[in-house]
Amino acid sequence: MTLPESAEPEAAVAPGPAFSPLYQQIKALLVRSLQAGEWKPGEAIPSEMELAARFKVSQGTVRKAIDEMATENLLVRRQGKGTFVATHAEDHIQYRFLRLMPDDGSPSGMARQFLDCKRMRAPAEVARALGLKSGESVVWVRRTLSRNGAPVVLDDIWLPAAPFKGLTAERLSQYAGPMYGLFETEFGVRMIRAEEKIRAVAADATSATLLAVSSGAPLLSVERLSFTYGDRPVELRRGLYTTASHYYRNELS
Amino acid sequence: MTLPESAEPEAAVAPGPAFSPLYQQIKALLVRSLQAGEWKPGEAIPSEMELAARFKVSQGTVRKAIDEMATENLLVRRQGKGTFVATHAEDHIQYRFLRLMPDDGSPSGMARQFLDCKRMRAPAEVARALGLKSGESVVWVRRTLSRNGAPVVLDDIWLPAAPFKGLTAERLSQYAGPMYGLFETEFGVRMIRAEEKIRAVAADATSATLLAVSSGAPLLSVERLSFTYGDRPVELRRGLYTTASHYYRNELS
DNA sequence: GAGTGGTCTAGACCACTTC
DNA sequence: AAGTGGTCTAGACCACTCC
Repeated sequence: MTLPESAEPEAAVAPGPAFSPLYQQIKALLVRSLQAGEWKPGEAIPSEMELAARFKVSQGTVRKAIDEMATENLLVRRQGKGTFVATHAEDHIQYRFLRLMPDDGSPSGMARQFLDCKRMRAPAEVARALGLKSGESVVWVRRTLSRNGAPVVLDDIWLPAAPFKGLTAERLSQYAGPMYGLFETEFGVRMIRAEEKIRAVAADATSATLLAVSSGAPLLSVERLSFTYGDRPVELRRGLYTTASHYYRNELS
Repeated sequence: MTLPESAEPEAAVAPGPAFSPLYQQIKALLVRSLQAGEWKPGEAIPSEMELAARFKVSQGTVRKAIDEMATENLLVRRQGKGTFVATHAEDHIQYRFLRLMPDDGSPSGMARQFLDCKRMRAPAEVARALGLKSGESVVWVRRTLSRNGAPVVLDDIWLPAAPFKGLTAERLSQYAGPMYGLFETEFGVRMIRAEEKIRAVAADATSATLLAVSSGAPLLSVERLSFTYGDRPVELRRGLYTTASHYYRNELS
């Protein structure tokens, strides 16, 4: 069965009938609604019964679509209350993407300090990663995160200038909360997932100064490419982490 | 509803009725069967219909239990064939837990070389991590992984001596395949999940020699604690990775 | 064709939240 | 009490694999 709404363009060359279950089609429609901003981050989406009626399928089918979106962290279910659009802007979800933990328990808050924020032409490497044409404008941000007064993270961040028009150091400093929260509420750009490439590098002169370590000290280099809906890359971030009293935590399964 | 078989010991102090859905109880029973070795890694478990009959529940309930175990990588579903116990010993699943990727595409095979394998008393730190009594025996293994003749990984591995009785350098060298495959087939110990703590460190003299880098060169330190069924830790591994031509890949969501 | 997992439905009831 | 998500059932049919 195929929903009437879904065009389902059949590739002329790739022959496979590419059977797509109903719930996958529902899921695609829901993602499009999220992308279009029909429901904003933090808001509730319609109930399963309503969606089932809208799409003319059973509740179970809607359920399976939502289930997958919940495990992908696009939606959050709350029993008795409803299903909500995931967000980076909630107090208890701070730093959803930051895996750096202090050696001594508490993953408490970190102090943000913005060092620079400039509009510039995208370096070739950045343009490639973000899928921009060579020479297009990007916004470059440099900032540090400190714990107990000591700098721990030095981030260089590149964002395509177009969707982030109006991003200034001032604006960044005023916003209390994670950057991804600001991106959501001020620019309507939601980070869905990210890929990281991690290396050990030696601190160069400027990094060493900014992180208060000696030149040549080993640092964790974390290169992160973040994606919005539709797997469009919208942020390249290169973090340098000091790992003397912190570690990057990962779970394998 | 509660399955008659499940004892469900009620904590005297913690009062909550702790409602447990049927499918969770089924899941717990299936995990116990895996733990007991009723079905070995790579083998098929009974069909959903058979299990439904055995547990006197509907197929859908068994399905949901299996679904969760599949997303936890305990089981693998193959449409038309059956549901199989996950394993580290399959050719195409090589290095399930190794996230190190070469800069130039192909994650091809690596050459293993075992440098040492000794029985010793557990250092305090190791004992603590593995939940052993101070002074209990462990097996210590040191090995390297090389790509294209160049060493890339130096691993120090500590295993509780009891379950790994008879593990020798000889035995390790002869086995073609990942260590976790050998652990499964030879010692019946299956690694289910792992936690890693990642840091950047400077190479000390011996590491530098073994990895053919200069002393003080930055290396990625990956401390991995691996768990079997029931969240029992059974391996502590400290890897040093050279990241000049490789990177540690991670996905965030 | 028989057996397996995968999808979809319709309906009942449960647990949680809010009013 | 009403509305939400969460569980469970029973049955039909589909897609894939193997014989």
